[in-house]
Amino acid sequence: MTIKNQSPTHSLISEELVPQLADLFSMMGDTSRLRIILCCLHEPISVSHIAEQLDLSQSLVSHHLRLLKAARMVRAERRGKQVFYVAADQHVQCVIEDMAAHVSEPHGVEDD
Amino acid sequence: MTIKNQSPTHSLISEELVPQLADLFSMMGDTSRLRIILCCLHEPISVSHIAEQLDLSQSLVSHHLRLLKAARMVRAERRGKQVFYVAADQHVQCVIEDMAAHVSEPHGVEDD
DNA sequence: CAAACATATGAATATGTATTCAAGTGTTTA
DNA sequence: TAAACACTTGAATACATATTCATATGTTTG
Repeated sequence: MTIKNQSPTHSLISEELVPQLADLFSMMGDTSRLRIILCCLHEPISVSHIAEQLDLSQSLVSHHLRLLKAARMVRAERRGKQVFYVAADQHVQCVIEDMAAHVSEPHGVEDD
Repeated sequence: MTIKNQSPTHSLISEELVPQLADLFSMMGDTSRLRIILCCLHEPISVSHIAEQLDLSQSLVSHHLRLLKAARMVRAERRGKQVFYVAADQHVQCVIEDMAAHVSEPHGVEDD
């Protein structure tokens, strides 16, 4: 999804969506949570595996996953004792990649 | 930018980018700031115009714009007494639209 | 059923941050 | 230059929230 047409005053994003969008963005606004999301992007991964891979406490990972699940950004699936989490859909990945593109955008010479 | 290929363990997003990305996402994670960004998306707009349009105090808008400018999400341009702000590049718009697509994604029947 | 394992949860704390208010800087104009 | 206008900035406050620790829930296996 790249650039679209534009409406008169500002955007095609309806005002009612703003709180939902903000909630989702703030989910990704924490480094621990963003890393957790990245872990879940491509394939289901267990809580303990995430914790180990990111060197975070299991408790912390679980707390974050609860938020991410409530925000419908990840989906949980139980397999025996373990619970595997995976990203809910591909849009999250698109969002992250677009933002990465923004980061690597050449920034002109500004005077801060 | 849509979906890309995927690397073995998790993503093609390098670990060093995570803090930068998280900072940008948390910029968009506040409703006031997200609304301000939307105001600046398509054309330069003055601080007072934003404040009026969103019914926020000029001071608050200015505080937020300072953060957004520091994060290189908007660019400032002085025109006489007024200062006009505009989104730095198109990626921000893409990010928002991708996220809006996520919101409107049909969510299966889950048991929270 | 008891023990071991994996995850979830609640309370407590510490840190961050959105907002307001008052005052400051910069720009035009009378 | 003084006054009016547009914006910025700093301090203060109130509120949110990331993390930890201890404990609880759920699941398999002996």
